[in-house]
Amino acid sequence: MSLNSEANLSSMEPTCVDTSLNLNVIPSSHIDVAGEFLVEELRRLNSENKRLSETLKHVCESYVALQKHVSEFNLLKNADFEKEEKPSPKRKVENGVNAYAECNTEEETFKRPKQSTTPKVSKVFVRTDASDTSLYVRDGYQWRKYGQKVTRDNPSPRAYFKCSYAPGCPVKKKVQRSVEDPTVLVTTYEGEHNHGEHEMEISGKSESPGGGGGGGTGSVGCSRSASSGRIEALELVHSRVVDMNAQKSWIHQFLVQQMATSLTRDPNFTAALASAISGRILDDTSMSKR
DNA sequence: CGTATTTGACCGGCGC
DNA sequence: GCGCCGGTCAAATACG
Repeated sequence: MSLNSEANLSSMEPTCVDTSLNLNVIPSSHIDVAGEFLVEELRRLNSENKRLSETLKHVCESYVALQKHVSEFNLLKNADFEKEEKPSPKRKVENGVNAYAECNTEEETFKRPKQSTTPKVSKVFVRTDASDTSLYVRDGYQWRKYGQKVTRDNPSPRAYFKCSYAPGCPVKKKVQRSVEDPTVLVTTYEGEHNHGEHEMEISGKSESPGGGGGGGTGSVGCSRSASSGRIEALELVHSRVVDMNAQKSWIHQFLVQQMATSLTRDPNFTAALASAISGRILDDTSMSKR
């Protein structure tokens, strides 16, 4: 879940994976003539490993710095949209727009210039399971779906919900999958609930498709009421942190796999390892005999 | 049978 | 004025 991943952030924060291997496993004593070659080979691999570790460390640092810059840039962009109060209802410029950047904008706020009181709009990004194709986001409120539409800029359908907990609650939400990452559900909330947050249901029964049956979607729920843009920005950053952590974890696994694969595929290494182990066993047996 | 979801039709805003 | 598009309505359908 997203909250846990935030807690793991501190442990993940050391930007780079420690890929260095302690290859000095053979004591310098008890080396015969054949072993010298192995030691030489191990030294060579060790130095190469150190060099690669340095390179990887540098790449990781650059990556994290770049991510930081992107986050700061998007936060600034968000702040700029809040400052702009002129209602300029303009249709979106489609195609080639970064999904995240597009979701930062608050254009929906300005699409209804007739309304004297513009409803508060907020967006929440929810990462779901790749196999989960539903558009149901469990956020603690009870929603009634009243429409679904395929929009021009996104092949995945957009679902429209109304808050059904209180009869007069004006809050609506739209749920649509991100263009770039279909596992991310972009939820847009409009308006404010006229009932308290204590009414948020606990059983997790709401928002299940098919006539209020059980279930749920298995998606990550970010419960919140529609509120300030600052919280939106935090949500946005939070979702990105989750993404970054996932990426780091993936990189970690990938590197470990790559190392294991490359080492096991190297006939020199496997031969050296086998002889080193057998040599060590022979040493131990000869030592115990004395 | 009651309630929620689905989905095609309709409406209104906007650009050309 | 016309067509496109997003948003909403409501009849049909599904489900418990």
